[in-house]
Amino acid sequence: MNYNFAQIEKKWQDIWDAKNVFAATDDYSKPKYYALVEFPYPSGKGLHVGHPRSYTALDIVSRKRRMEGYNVLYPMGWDAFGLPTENFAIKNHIHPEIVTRQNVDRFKSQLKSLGLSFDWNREVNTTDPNYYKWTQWIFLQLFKKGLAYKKEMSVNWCTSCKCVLANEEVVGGVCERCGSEVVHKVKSQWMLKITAYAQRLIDDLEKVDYIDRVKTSQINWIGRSTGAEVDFATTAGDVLTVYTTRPDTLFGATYMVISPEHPYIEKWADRIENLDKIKEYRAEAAKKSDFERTELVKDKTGVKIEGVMGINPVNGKEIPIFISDYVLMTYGTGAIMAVPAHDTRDWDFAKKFDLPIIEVVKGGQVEEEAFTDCETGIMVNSDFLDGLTVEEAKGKIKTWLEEKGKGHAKVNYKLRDWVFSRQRYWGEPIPIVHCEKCGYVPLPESELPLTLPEVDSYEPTESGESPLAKMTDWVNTTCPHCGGPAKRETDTMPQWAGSSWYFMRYCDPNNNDALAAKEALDYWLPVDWYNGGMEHTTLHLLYSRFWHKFLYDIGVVSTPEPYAKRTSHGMILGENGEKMSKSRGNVVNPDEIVGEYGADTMRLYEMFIGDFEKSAPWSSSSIKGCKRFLDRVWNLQEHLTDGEAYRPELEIAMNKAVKKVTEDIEQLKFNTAIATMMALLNDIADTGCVNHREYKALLTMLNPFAPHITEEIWEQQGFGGMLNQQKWVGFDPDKCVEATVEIVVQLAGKIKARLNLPADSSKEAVLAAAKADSAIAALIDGKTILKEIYVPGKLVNLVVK
RNA sequence: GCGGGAGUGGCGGAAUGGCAGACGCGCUGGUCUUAGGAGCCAGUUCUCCGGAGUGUGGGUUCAAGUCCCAUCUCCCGCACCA
Repeated sequence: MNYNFAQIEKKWQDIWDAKNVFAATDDYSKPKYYALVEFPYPSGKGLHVGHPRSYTALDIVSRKRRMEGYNVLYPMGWDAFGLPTENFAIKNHIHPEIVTRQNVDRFKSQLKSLGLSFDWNREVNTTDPNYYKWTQWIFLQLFKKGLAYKKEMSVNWCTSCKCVLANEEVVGGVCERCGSEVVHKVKSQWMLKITAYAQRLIDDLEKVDYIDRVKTSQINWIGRSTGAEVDFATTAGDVLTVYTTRPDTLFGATYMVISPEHPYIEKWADRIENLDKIKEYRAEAAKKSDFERTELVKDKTGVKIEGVMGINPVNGKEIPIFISDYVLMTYGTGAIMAVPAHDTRDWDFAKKFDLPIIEVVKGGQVEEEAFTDCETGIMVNSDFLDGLTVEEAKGKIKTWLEEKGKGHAKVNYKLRDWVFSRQRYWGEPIPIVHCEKCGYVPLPESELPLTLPEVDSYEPTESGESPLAKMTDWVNTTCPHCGGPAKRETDTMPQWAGSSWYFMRYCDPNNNDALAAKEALDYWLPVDWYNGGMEHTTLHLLYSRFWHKFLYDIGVVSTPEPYAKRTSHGMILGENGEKMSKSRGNVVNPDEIVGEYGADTMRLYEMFIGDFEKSAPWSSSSIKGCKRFLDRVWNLQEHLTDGEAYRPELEIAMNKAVKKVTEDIEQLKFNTAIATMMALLNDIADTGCVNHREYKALLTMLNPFAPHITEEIWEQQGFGGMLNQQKWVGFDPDKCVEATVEIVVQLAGKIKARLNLPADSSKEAVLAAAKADSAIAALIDGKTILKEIYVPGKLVNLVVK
């Protein structure tokens, strides 16, 4: 008989809601557990089947923790500022706030239909003024500490829409919406100095338990490199400083390159004989889109600067200086020394412009290609460095540079400061006013939140300013400092802002005096287990760690790191193995799955689909197996017998299963935990019945995975109380081993026989039994045993000659 | 190009260096049935029945899907970072 999942699931969701059973308490004397999943962006498309994979996983952990006696915080909220909502609002002339509310309602009812044990009392929404008040407050603290500043920055500009685009809106070098060309335009932008935290963001990864691939991508993203800044004198009489990771190759530097945006072009204007050509190249480079730049990676371009030469500090040789767009103004000093013999890009450039290539590390064929893989090589053609290893030369040259005052060791990071402005409506207003007299002045904290004004149109202006710029009543204000006329900042914050601290707000979501009470933060933080997608392992994770560290520095939080443990789930792909998308027509709608099979089956299937950390294709037939399993668990009710202890024939199977499920949940091995329960059910079914004790244990283990059906059975059988409030099942380690074990007997690694022996047999007894086995005896007859390997409880391997 | 991950039955996937293919799907046969796209039972890597099998080629080991070296393919992220 099939069970009526629709009715049962609704019933229990209502009961849990009414009784508030999953609320975290403010009793700070209890042991706490903070489980966190990334709060979703409530898009108009509704929940994706990928969302519940993460949510169910930590729901299982949370439910288990509650059964283990922890005060569990498992919250949910909405990362609701953002472009799709704004674009939808523009297109349909609906206020983004209304769009957001509709989307949130839909998402919330979808999540509720899955029976996730979120504490809905602590729901947060980044677009709520009571929330973004504190996002703005954090920004003000950053500003006060000099970590927020304004800077001229190149931004993406759609030539057709005439507006600024976020990087995410630029797809393949063209505008995501209209498909026209995107170019760079310089605008003044708010920046956050995340680079000041670069080293700590690397170092403190040692303090946390993140899966390795997450740590690795964080480290790679920050991109630390060690080298030296070297001062090259020029014939213009000034000094051009370059950054290099290979100061040891200085004797091989045969030319220099500066970025097209380098300020020295202005400085040298009078001396440059081909200034027109240089300026023309610079204009071309500025016009190039990112797309073109990357397309042309292989084909180096550039112009030689006529009239100024660089002087190599190690040998006094004059070398030419070029401008080329392969040198970026945003990294290092915007200028490089080129060593074509040992750098592929320099080599390509040197070949094209017919520049000398001087080998300084032995071992390559530098006329054929750049010899870059030379860290173990020996220096040549390098005067006082000759004969040294690369490693030794690096040390010696750094000392030499410092002694001569021509340079110093230097660490650089690929990480750039965070561009924090968006010329958009649907984001947190930046709480700064600009006064002619006083400059950028922070809004007094008492004036927070600075709420978004009503506007008629959400579209960016022709000049690329935020739609807020059109609201002159709002823009024109008085300076909080001098009282004179001033203008409000019209840019808003990026979507990353609200999500950089949301886990703090959950600790105390309704606080009006602080982002959260100190004792609440001290009790709940750090987050004990944070799970989310790999797509957020660089930006979101880095940004929120940065903010947390800053708040730690100013005493708001008491831990240097926000998340003690970070794991990541794989994507759920469409049935054809491709990423789910409307255009591919392979989208699975979670509502339909819940409607057809129920939430418990859906949850179970998403956990059973494969290795939690890897991506897996959806299968509309495999899910039936999970439904069948639950049906069989339900039907076990018809075969229930008395008995408050495991029956002897099931004792070991029960204990082993409990142990396995208990351990697997902690290791993200939900798929094998479920397989274990399925196998256990098969064992129970083989006996023709189930007793109370066995059934209770099975239901308790299964409850975090399939909370509704198990709760219903528990109630129908009158097992007492609510199942979710029972104690987690224990196991007896001594009862996890069978009395007899099958020992495999191998001859030189090939299986030749199997023996059933008591588990406590001695090595001698097992070996004797193996040799006595008729098949083995025949095979080893007349041969010498060279080696006997015995793996307790598993196998015997005999090596004979 | 750089970084990360993965290659195991028809499919999703299991396997602290120790019995490869747990568990599930699908399929085959049986049973029950007016009926079965329900339930239950049995079987299901290939095989010339000796064996052979974890992308390919080497190696270490008593023993390799697992460790080492080389190589191929696929997926994801970054993309001239000096």
